[in-house]
Amino acid sequence: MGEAAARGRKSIGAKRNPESADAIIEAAEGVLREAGYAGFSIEAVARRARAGKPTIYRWWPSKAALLIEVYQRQKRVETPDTGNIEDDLAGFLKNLFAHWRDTPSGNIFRSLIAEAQSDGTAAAALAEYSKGRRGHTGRMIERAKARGEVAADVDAGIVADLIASYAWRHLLTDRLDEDDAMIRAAVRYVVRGIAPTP
Amino acid sequence: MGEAAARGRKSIGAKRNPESADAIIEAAEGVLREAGYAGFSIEAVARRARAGKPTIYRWWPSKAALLIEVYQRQKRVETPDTGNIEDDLAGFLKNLFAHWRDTPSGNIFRSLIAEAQSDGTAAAALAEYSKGRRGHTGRMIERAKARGEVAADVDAGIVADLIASYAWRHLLTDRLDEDDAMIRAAVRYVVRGIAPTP
Amino acid sequence: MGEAAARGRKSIGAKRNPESADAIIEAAEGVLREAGYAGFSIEAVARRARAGKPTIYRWWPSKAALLIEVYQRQKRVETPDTGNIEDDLAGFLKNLFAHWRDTPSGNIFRSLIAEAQSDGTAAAALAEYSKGRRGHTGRMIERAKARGEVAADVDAGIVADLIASYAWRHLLTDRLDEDDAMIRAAVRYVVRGIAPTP
Amino acid sequence: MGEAAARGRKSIGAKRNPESADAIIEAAEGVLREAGYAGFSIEAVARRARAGKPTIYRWWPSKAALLIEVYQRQKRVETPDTGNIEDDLAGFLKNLFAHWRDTPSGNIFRSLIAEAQSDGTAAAALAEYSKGRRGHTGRMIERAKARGEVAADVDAGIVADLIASYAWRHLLTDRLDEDDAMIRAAVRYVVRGIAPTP
DNA sequence: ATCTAAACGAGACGGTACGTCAAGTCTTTCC
DNA sequence: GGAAAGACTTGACGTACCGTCTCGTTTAGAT
Repeated sequence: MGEAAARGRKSIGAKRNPESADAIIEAAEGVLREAGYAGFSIEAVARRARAGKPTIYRWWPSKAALLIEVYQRQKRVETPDTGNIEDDLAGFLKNLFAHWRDTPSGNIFRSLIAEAQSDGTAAAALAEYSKGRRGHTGRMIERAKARGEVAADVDAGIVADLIASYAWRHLLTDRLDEDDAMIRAAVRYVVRGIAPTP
Repeated sequence: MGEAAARGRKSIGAKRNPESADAIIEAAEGVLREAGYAGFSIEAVARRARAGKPTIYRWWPSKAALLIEVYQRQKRVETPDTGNIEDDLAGFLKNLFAHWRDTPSGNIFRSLIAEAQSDGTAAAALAEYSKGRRGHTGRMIERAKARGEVAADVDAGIVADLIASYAWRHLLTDRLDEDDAMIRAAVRYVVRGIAPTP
Repeated sequence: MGEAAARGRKSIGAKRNPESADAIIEAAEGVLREAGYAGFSIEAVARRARAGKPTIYRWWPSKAALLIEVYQRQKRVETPDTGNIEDDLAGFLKNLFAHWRDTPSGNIFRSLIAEAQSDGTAAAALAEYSKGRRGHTGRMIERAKARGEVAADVDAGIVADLIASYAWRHLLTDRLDEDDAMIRAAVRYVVRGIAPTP
Repeated sequence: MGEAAARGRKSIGAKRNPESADAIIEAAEGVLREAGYAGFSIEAVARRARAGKPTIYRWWPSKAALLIEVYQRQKRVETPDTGNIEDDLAGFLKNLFAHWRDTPSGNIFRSLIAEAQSDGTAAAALAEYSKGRRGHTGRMIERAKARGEVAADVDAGIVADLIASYAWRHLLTDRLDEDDAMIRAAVRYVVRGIAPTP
């Protein structure tokens, strides 16, 4: 019944068809945007992409892998560099919340975390991704350390962990429209706690 | 044809049979313990409980509802009261991590969070539950405030949020065997940040 | 919780309540009329009759038994006595087809036959009922025999069988709107076949 | 997870697997033979065929469709041609009764008739099939007409109808072990009735 | 007049089957 | 020879009924 398949794409041949891959990613994103994680199935993505399921499985070994790829195609959130660690972190969280709230990214990331709870590969991918992000946030702390805003013996990883945890929990409990003042207060508590003792 | 039914339970009468409910809850807990969230299905629970699926659906309209009930049957974690806020919080987190690690609670709660990402009722239940827990942790802060360990203008809810977020993220990323020193460091950063300015 | 029970019926006491029985029969008839055999379930009848399922099972041990009772409550079809066997039989079939076509009887009887294919009690009940009917039609033949219209050595039971079979098959294949001439032709072939040889 | 699939069948590939289809048909036949119409469920057929329910539903949209296919796979009953219409018809009925009695065909056909009472597609299929059979029996009559055994103005369809009806009713009321003399008597009444008037 | 037993409505119970959706694997077809 | 896509098995979904059993109430008939 392939007669009605993938109209518009040309090759179904021996070479990987980049149009198919794109169509799949786009379809996945579309499904997540329109039906959310609950409606996100390989079946649905294949349908929307006018692709066969095995085509998806060939390139992404699991639902989680596809989810990760879709997430990584999203635009990154900006990390400000104001010269002040409290402003940096508060700005970063504000941007992140807005990004998660206003693009499919939030839904995708939530889905990925959920998937990781029952799928080992998703968990691994998420761990890998988180490590990278922790390093990223860690650098903000290190910069501040260099400026003397943060005590030298502070573990930047732990601080990054605290900040990321705060963000995750707000994402997972649907509190991304949190008051700016509240975000700033949370950041301030941590920043004060890691300031050098005078 | 019910001749093979649930030998050992006596009444299957017109009133809700508490033995059936218990058997279902216990089965659900058992499935979660042994097969995790991935293996947690209404079918599996019904099979293990020697109950009919409709009996489960009659009382718990969704997987989430059953999950919530199972979670609420779990023992609570102890919150120490040492007279020192850092010890209190670090001890609480240590206890919580151990509880999540060594009992089915951790699996159940992870599952509940995951379920909440695609099921509204689970999300609502989780929000309700979290509010209660936040109050609980908040009281630890208020006690410290009364002792003068914490500045008067600190928002206890935000601090509780930070601590809970840290715990959640460790649960969700399978890092419950975290070094005690690391937990203590994280707690210390926050506790210092909310101490009264001298 | 009987407080909301079957408003309008008075007694639910120690004697069988004929109002309940009536309500059940009527409900059964109503369900058959409105939803057909496909929708005919004890559950549905109980619902419509505002009766408990056990009340139905107490008095009618099976769906088939209820079906039979419902059928027997229907008005009987008239068997003409014109003094001519061909007119008698053709008239009887005409009346029977009209009766089956224009009242719920047809649906009920079809259901009963269908039920008898998978339910022994229905089969037995149907056999019992058929025997009675065969005797009934047989008497028409015997009268004709007495009048000399039918050969003395003809087995009235077999003739009744042929006539009933013809009726059943038209019911079961939804051909109750058969042309009168056709019915008469079928009857004539048989009547001629059993006439005394001159 | 298909590792435990249908051991013994090889292909589960891109083309419809005829072995699966066969296995399903055979299983359906087996279930009908051993458990009768009462035990005939898609579930049971799938179990016996070691096939998935969706595989059955993909190819047969309903129980009726499967039933029809199973029936059509059955061997046809022989129609004798003795040069005498009474012997032809009595022989045909005798063969038919034996066939229905001694092979699954009888059970299958009964089931199909029963199913047709609540399922439109089964009814349509049955009507279609019956038309074919009526033609078949009709030809026996036409042959006799050509031989002068049957009056020229006799409607062969009606006669075929009478004969088929007699067979159906005996099938449906479980009287397939009817005395040969009885069958012959019934046939004789009809045959005499359609003989040319001398 | 009181007690008892039967019948009632309601509905929970363990089950079976329904028809559907999705997951992930295998195989054929086509470039 | 390798990518695409369809057919496959498996398993879970949530629903409808099945026939049995228990509940608490109501009432007729026996004591």
